[in-house]
Amino acid sequence: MNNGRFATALHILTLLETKKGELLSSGFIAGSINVNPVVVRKEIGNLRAHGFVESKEGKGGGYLLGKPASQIRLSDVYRAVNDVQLLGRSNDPNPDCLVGKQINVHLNDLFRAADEALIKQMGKITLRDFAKKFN
Amino acid sequence: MNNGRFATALHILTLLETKKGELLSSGFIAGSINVNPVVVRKEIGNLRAHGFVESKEGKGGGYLLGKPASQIRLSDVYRAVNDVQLLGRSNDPNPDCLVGKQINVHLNDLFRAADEALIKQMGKITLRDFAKKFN
DNA sequence: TCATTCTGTAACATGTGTTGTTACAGTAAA
DNA sequence: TTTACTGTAACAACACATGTTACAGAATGA
Repeated sequence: MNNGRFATALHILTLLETKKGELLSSGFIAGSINVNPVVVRKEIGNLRAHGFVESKEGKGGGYLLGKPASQIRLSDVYRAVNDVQLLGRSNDPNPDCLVGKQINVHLNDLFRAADEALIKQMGKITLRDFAKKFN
Repeated sequence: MNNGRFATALHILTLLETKKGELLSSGFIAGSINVNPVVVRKEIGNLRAHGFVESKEGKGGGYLLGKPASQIRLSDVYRAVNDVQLLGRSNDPNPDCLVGKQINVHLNDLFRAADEALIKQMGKITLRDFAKKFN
């Protein structure tokens, strides 16, 4: 439903993978993405809830991947960030009209199929594949 | 980049197909969708620019399909409504960072592939197929 | 020709959702 | 106990889709 968040989330995860072994702070990550550190912490809050990231509090704390990058499909990340289907919004049509009465059912079928196609494509790529592109 | 517009556009086109042969007014169409007639006229302005709809001005005027429903793929409609990729927004990252410097290129590749998968899925269905579901 | 009934569009209001920012409590390390 | 982090709430700012009003232009028919 949103969008820019996905770019942010992938950026975070890519950094964690390329700097594997180090604890990265929200300030450092924010500097690479060029956003406010709080945006990073909030996004990581979500990623952590899904098990993609682990955090360490206190001085010297920071973030690292919660599971191997080879086990994180981009479709998993996508779903974690977009709780709602990209296509999914419809109107509140007139139930007295033949078309209006049924359209949302048919739209939902269509949206679901489209969303699945998108998810399937992104499921082909893992975070490891993605991070490998950076050199 | 939007979303609800796609539902509106498909609703309009479905109505025009199911009431083929009649000129439908923006008021009638708006009544089925349950939106303001101006919203319909604006959306049709776009659909007309893409050749999907023809209009007749003046008293007794209205709208009809600009080409056979069998020649309108839902992916065509989708593209006409969403001039921008659904996924496509990225950040403005730090060029001094190895990841930041390259991420937008890789994100764009990813987004394009995902978008193509979605388009391909919707290309399987024509307006005729879709409108047939209503009975 | 004139009233009527449409479309076409501009202009503006409204609402909603995302993103940005400040502030501060909690935690761990030295 | 100071320092440097995370975690989160609260609020501000902004972007964007959608809703609405208003009115000019066009076709029809009396």
